[in-house]
Amino acid sequence: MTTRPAAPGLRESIDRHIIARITSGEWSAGDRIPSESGFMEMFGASRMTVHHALRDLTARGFLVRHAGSGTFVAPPRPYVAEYAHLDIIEEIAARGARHRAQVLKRELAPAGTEQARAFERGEGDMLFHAVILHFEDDVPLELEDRLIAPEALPDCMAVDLGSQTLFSRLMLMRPYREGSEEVRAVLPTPEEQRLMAIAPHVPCLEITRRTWSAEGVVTAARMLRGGDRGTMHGRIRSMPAA
Amino acid sequence: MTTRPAAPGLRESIDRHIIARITSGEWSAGDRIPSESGFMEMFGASRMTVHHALRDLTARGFLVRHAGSGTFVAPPRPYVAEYAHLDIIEEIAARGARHRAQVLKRELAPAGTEQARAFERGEGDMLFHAVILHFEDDVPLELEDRLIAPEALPDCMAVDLGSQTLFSRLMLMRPYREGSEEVRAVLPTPEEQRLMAIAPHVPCLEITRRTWSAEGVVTAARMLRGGDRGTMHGRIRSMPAA
DNA sequence: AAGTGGTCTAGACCACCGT
DNA sequence: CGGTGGTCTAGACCACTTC
Repeated sequence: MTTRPAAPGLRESIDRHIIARITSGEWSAGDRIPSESGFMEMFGASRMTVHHALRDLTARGFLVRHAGSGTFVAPPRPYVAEYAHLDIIEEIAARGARHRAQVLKRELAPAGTEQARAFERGEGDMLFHAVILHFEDDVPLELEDRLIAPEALPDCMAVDLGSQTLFSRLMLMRPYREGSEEVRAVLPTPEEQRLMAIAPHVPCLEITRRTWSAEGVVTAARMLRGGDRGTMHGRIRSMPAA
Repeated sequence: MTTRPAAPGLRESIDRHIIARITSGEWSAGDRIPSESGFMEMFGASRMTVHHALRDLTARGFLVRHAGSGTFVAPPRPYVAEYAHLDIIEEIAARGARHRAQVLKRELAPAGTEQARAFERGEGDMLFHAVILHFEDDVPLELEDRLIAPEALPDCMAVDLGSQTLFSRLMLMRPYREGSEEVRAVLPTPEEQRLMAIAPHVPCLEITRRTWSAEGVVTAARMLRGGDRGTMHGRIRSMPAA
């Protein structure tokens, strides 16, 4: 034996020690915490062990480090509301219900003025267009009107829309895309009321979503969700996991 | 000199090398990637350097590692929609507009049946109750009806509601809380229409939010956002930062 | 038994910050 | 100048998986 035996979990202990002091409020934002050599003494650890514990907590957003001056408790992160289940089939499955899709339209057609602008391409370019009504246990839940850049989904006319959504299919093919989303309250048109089996004057959520990759806009969609059935459920987070 | 000179940025190079291969699709989910000794040869790095590069990418969600069998490309993360600006004052400031708050109610009152249940405490316990109308450039944007556990915000009756929201004040005092949120489309009552200066039959977004800490429910609020003005803007993400 | 990742130590050089 | 963090090397022991 040439070196002292390792103490398993040492790094974990340091992590927990620091997190506990931060989440309990004993150390608050901006406070300077002990230096690496300080923790080396406190825990009888080598510098690499301490360093990587602190580095990890920095990556996780608990600490901020400044070479030359020290390690400080990071300012709290802003809160965000996060909505999972962007895929309606997953959402319905998570509730233990049954999904069914009725395809009202599915075509390749030249882009109109509005559509060409949304896709940042020429009027008359071909776009894939689908209108799908999604049912949860035979109750209409969402009316989806979607445009897709055909090159992003070559088999767009062949996808089985009963077992997978166009959104999930698109995202599966090339993960790591980005997008934006807007949510408004609207009154559905009479035609939409009929399709969604909604009484007059019952408002709906309108979700407008655009997704792009480095090559440009991939898809643009408008989802209409009926009345109380269409409520969106999200969670409020500040931290990336304590 | 007893050791070979360090090669600065080596770890970064390894990170970028791997991320590039994953995001480009050259390596896809489930693929096995070279072992630590593999990367040691490829980059002329020590094991600790390679190990921490891989560990970092694991923490960031790009890789999955199994001791004994190898390192693999992680399955893509589910997409989520993320809404920042939970604080309406920040939201309005981000648009470069001016915020003003009109306090319609601010009192400490015993909890009713409904409220006691929402807070998981006894009927008749004291709760702080505020109703605030938020204006953006003198146009009513949001009607906030909020209950707060008094012990979570001892100075609740004294907070200056013009310069800060109750939500941000609460979250500031003890970060690292969690919460849930629901969004529905509703028709405002005549009284709400009047307050928010909204025409009849114009639907609103209703956002219901509850936040809690280890000790129990901290606050419950219902926010009403008028028509088009109240549109929520979010972004679609899959990754924690490439 | 060989290979893989998980962890820790000890020692080193560097850039930066503050006095 | 001394202290702080940033980075890398070399060597070690361990548990687990695979053959």
